[in-house]
Amino acid sequence: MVRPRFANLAPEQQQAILRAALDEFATHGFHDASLNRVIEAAGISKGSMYYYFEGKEDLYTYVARIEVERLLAEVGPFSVPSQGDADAFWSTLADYYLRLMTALTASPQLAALIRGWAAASKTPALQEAQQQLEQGMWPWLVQTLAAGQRVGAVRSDLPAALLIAVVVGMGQAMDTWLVTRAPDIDDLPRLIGALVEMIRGAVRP
Amino acid sequence: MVRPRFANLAPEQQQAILRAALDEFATHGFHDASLNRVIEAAGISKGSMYYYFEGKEDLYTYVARIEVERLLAEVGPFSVPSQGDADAFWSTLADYYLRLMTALTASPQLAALIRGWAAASKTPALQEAQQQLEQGMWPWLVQTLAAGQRVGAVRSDLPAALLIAVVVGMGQAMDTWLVTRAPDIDDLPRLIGALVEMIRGAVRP
DNA sequence: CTGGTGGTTCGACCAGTAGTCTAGACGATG
DNA sequence: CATCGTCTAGACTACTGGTCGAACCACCAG
Repeated sequence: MVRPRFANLAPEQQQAILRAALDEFATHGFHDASLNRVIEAAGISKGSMYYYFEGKEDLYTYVARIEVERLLAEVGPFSVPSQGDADAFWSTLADYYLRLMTALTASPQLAALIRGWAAASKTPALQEAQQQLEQGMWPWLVQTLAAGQRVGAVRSDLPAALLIAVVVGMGQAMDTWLVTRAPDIDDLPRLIGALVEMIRGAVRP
Repeated sequence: MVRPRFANLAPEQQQAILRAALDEFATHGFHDASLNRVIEAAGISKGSMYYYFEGKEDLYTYVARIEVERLLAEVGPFSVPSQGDADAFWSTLADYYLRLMTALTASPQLAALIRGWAAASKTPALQEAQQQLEQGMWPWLVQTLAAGQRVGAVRSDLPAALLIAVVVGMGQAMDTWLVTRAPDIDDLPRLIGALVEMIRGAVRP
């Protein structure tokens, strides 16, 4: 966990560290990023870095969390549609997905960070961080799944964990495909529509 | 590329190196594996290791390739069904998938290696290896996809690369779910059937 | 038997890594 | 002025993957 002292640091220093770390992690991923380079770029000493962060993993998860929160705040809240039919459920989801992806294509650095996260999170060194993130997202996922089942949009004959795992896997595959192809903004809605259609077909009752 | 001299090495030495490497990579993944530990466990010197392999990545991809080839040989060949209807296409696929997974659950070390591969392959250090592997699998994937489209089992209105990416993503998610849950052998057919059904629903025309 | 020669092995060494630790600078407070 | 907590600097440790030159050894020609 990031040490609370970090909040007391002068904001410009905080920004310098965060910017340096984001740069490094976005371009190199977790493993190939060098903490020494971050320290140098941020213009601080090793002692200071370890005074504010527990280590490389801590810095990485902190930066990732901050950036994701920024993205989510920018995209706006998502409310699970508790009523309506299956079509309404899926169009709500597609709408949110579209908003997310448009925001993401606008900030390629964050996209790279997230892609790197998806690649590195399964590695032993980051399992704790991965679990932590999953715990944070889990209620949202379960809730959305339950809502989908309630309106008859999602099958109920398989374990929820399996359904979620598969859908998340599909989402990751789609994201990397989208982000590496970098399609036109105008094409995005059509593409996203097709992608949500695929998810819908996969989990249809 | 593994140096050709390796083939001339005494078989027991080859085995010692391969076994040590498989052990290390399966338990630690690529990044957290230590080449020094492999060298020690294999009972050779650093110079010899680098005499036979170009480096860590080379050893890793070699071990992975050997083990995957062993698995595929054990599972037997897969022939794309060129005729028949969609049901036949999917049942052939489900059958092959089932054979693969039963073989995989029988050798957890190999399963761990493959899981580690999926996690580490997107990392910058392994992109070449990843591309190499993909190039090897690509014709097979494209062929199978085309066969599916020919019998009307797979939609044709989306880029082949996107369809393949999504299906591979689903497969990875399912594999890790299956392998971490380690379900009964008896339950496997039912589960695999459901999983293939999900894939079918996702890519249905 | 001598002296190469080429394939093979060894381990010291290099530049880099993440992380630890101690000495001290700075400022507030008694 | 003295002391105490906050903070910084950077030397240091134990490790990493990778390089390199020396030595070893079976072979063969003279």
